[in-house]
Amino acid sequence: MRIKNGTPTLHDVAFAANVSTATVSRCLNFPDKVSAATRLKVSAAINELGYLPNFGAKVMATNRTNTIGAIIPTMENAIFARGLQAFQEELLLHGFTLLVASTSYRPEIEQEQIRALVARGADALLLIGHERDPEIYRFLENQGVAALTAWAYNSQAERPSVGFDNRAAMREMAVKVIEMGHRKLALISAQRATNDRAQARHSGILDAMAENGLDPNDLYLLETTYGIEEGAQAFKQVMAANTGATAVFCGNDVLAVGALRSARELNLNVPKDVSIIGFDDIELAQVAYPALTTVHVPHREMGVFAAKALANLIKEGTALKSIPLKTKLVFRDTLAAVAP
Amino acid sequence: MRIKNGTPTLHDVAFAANVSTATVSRCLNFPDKVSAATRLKVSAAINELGYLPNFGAKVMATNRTNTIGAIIPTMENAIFARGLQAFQEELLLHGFTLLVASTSYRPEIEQEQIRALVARGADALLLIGHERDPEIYRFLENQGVAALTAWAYNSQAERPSVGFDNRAAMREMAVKVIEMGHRKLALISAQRATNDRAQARHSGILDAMAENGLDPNDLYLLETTYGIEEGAQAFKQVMAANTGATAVFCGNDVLAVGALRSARELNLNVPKDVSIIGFDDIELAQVAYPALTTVHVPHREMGVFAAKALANLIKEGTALKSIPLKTKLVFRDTLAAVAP
DNA sequence: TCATACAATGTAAGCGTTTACATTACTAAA
DNA sequence: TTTAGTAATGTAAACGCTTACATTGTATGA
Repeated sequence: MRIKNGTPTLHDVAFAANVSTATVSRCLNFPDKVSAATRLKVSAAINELGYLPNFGAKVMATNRTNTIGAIIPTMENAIFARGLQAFQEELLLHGFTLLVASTSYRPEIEQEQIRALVARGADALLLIGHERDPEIYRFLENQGVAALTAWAYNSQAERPSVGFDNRAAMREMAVKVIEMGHRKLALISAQRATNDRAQARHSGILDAMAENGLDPNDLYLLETTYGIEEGAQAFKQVMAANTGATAVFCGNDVLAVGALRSARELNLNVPKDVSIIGFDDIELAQVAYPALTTVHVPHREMGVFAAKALANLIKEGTALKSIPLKTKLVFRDTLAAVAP
Repeated sequence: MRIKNGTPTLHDVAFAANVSTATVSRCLNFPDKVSAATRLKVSAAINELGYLPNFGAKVMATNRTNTIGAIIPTMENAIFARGLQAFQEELLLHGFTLLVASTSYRPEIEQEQIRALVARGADALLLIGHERDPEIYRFLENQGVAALTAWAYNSQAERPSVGFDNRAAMREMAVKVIEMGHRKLALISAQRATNDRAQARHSGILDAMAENGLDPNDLYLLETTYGIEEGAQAFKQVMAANTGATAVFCGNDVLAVGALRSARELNLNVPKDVSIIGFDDIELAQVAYPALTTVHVPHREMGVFAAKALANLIKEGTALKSIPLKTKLVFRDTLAAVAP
């Protein structure tokens, strides 16, 4: 052999080490199934030739890529970037590589990306949020690709997820806010139609209001896109609407930081004139001035747990099960009791 | 055929459409090489069977994964997250998928990751910064995997890169700072030994000082790890060292934001008592209070250009060439003339 | 009508692994 | 010394696609 000029193959190594290809393969994949002597010969040959297993051939033979795909709205939002970072780190520990795609919060694109990652051989997928066309779940099932949902936990959801209860978390915060005397509230939300987390957070506020006998009409709701600029604009609209809102909830910290900026521009004192509440607790929240009161989301844990669950599924066949994680209210400087 | 129970193959489609496998393959890859009639028959069969090309087989046959790997320090830093996002979006337009690995700024890990992504079949790689063990470049060459460097442009670097001149950018900022009367400077830097961007930024300050007849000893240098906390600590050390520094440069915005926090804790007025300068211009910089004076880095452009260059290389064979991008000084509220 | 060129399709040989099964080499018990 | 049992290795058949080359079909011009 060794006629070919290109990169060395298993055959070349086998020839050089004077063993069969099967032995070389075993050396690589099950070293303890091979005698120490051959192991030595083989690894010498591998080093000498600079052999690297051919990825395609391996995939073809094993039907495994050892790759896991993640499809997130965008890495521009620190909450996803950090979760993804943790996910990747943990994946690495288990010998998996991360394939990334993003959707810009657009469901059609998500479908496309799911198909793309499956076509690229992802062994399993990490998705954000539960809600999506059932057809795509059928597709995944057919292809035998497991999917785990993150960033949302919902006890009655039938699909496995690792995350937190957006609704309960927001409710908890809203209860506090109402306790502090706020009666007229506002919410700057993401588009709820295509974002089940946004939906849940909205519901959480409504829950708290109902518990406290507030009229749901006392919540002024505004939907926009995530972004500092968008948050700033929305806040101005909220103030212009003159609903008398004394506390403005924001769907995430990015929006809240924009709101904060607008408040300053409008010469409103936060939190004296108006309270602003974020969600996520990314770095932005602690750096903002005044520092943002927000809901801390366990992004790293989510990433780590998700990676563990998926790795165990693929390697050991351990079935996925939902893992609820805890959020925590973080009280900083943008929430105060309403002036008497 | 159609004996197998598993997922349908090209053969199954060919059988169902009553054509040869070659025709089906052509239908998928070169639709215009096939008559309209057969194209119809074939796509009907494909839909009916729910056929999806087998990734491994395709890779094996073409020796292409249509996957591009990126190895970055960490997605936790918004500058990389955003660049990566742009990179991924552009890659998608060209039909490539993104494989991500991170190094936590550790060169050994980077090597390992480079090997991992090549082993996972990346058609090409995006790396950060020029400096690395020549052996790894040899490895890439042997494997026939092209690598493009981002986040650093260096006219005399022999390897292609898309990025900006860290040294010139920092020099430009330092010139301004010195013009404003600052004589005693400090720099909170990343570890220069393993980070050529940090090195370059340091050199840039030195350049400006030399041009203005300042003694390089008037730059108090401190190395630390990137992080808000680390920046805060470092700033305290700088102040404790009592060097009389009136302007503190920071290796990036994250450090600068930490410094800002410490300044507040030390009851120092920024910029009256001390000026603080960042680098990168991530969201944090505009949200910080006072808003950070910093160097704006074209992160999105870098991602987009890098993706284009790599895609063209793989699809058309267009050789990579270096693309210098421009930075811009952003003067906000943390830099002022030194008090007379 | 026939020859020619070109378009459309088919045939079958790879691509480089893994792994079930077969074979051989050893070890230990009788 | 024989034999059974196990450990180590070898043989060769998949895995599902692409593509060079061969073949057939169809249109064009003389």
